[in-house]
Amino acid sequence: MADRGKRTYSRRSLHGKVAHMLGTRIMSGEYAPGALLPNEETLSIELGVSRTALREAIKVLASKGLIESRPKIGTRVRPQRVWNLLDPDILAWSLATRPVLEFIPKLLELREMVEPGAAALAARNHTPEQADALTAAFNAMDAAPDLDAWNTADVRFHQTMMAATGNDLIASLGALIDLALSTSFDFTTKHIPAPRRGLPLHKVLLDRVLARDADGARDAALALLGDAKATVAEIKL
Amino acid sequence: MADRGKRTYSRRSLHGKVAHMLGTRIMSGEYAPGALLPNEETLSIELGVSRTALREAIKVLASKGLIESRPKIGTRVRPQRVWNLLDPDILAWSLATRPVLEFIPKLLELREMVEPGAAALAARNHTPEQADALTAAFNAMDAAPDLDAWNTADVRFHQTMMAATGNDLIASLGALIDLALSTSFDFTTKHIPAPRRGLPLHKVLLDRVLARDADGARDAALALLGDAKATVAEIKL
DNA sequence: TAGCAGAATATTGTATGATGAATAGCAAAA
DNA sequence: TTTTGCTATTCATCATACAATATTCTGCTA
Repeated sequence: MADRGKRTYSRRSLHGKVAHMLGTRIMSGEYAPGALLPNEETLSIELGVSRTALREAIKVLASKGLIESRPKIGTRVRPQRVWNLLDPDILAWSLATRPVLEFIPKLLELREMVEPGAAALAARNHTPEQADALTAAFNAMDAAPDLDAWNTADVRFHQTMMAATGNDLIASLGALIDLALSTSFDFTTKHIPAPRRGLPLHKVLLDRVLARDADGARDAALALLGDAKATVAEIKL
Repeated sequence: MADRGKRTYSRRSLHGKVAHMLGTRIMSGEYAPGALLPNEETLSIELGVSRTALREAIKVLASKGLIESRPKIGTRVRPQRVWNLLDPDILAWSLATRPVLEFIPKLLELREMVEPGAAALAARNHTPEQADALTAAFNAMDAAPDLDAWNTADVRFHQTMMAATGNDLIASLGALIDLALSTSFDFTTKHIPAPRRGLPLHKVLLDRVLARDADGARDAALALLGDAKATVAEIKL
């Protein structure tokens, strides 16, 4: 498949690289909210690119709510409250410049809100194809030879679950959560005590979703999150 | 305040208008997933703008996951599953081209996942300033002379509640929900039977949050959503 | 002196044309 | 049949010019 489903903005192009650079500068606080960026000519010289390439990068950041350009004023970093934190790029830039441990509890709070309800919806709404996909993802986790394979299968399991809710908004939210999880993966792997201990919990969740047991699925998702929280708590020791 | 907090991309500039136009074309299916857009020269002529303006618009859409440009290939609409549906612009374009009634149940599902948990978090984490802001927003609802004032106060109440969770991700999600609610506002107002009947429910929620009663706040948020669902059900008759 | 009108000015916005780079598709060769 | 190389198409980048816009200053007027 040509489209591997990546949700972060391509860094192949020059303006993509510039957007990435400016985005991380903003997230790191080098350009703080309220501050003005250097004007286009100055900045393009500093970055060694044409004004055209810089402007395209600026438009990317502006479309995510990070900055705002006006003639005669310049380009200003907008207040954090209007940033679209649910954007995959912003999430990635933020994770690249901030301690991951700070972020994990916030993510867990969000997951606790979303995932039990999503599991219940998936139990009600899933199609036969989605049931098969879910089973296949679980089997891939079970058969995973190493941590890396286990993780990719895990992500696929969650994505399929979110898609099975039948609600596109929730699926997008799930994709964002998965992105955050796999971004912090290389961090967590160093600390996970027994990576495969979550397998039986996944099995319970799978079975209850397939049985269309909404309340049971909700409980199973909660149990899974409880396990994740316990793991994080162990890391912090 | 110079920055009115708008989260959708500015349509003041020409490339902003072009992005809006192409975005709605994509959401409406005129340019379906997998399809190629006309090449830059053709499209810029058709739209009556320069290639520069068109390209900047294209970068905006690409940064939201809607399209992907490659030399020799062209600009292709990406599959829906990689669109970032949690982006305010995409939401707005989608609402502009799709029947609102289709969307409301999906939104309610999301709200049922998020808002009770958010109310519980807000009860635990809110600061004194946020308590004051929440009270002020409620009073503004109470004193609202007309539907329009009531609605803006309502949105402010919810936004403050989401901010009081202390979790930025959740606040962004709340902002998105509020955008969806106010976008469909002109639709719903025509149908709401007794707009102010939700006031006592808001009062209960406010009191429990202020009392730091997390479980009580969760229940109150659920009750409020139940009322919203009932209203929608009445509309459908 | 206070206040207003308008000009000067700095910055982004838009347009145009030229050149470069990537790659799908085809043709030729092994 | 597979590989290699060529070619045409399309986006990518650059450079430059001019337009639009909003701040700031300036000088006039009451």
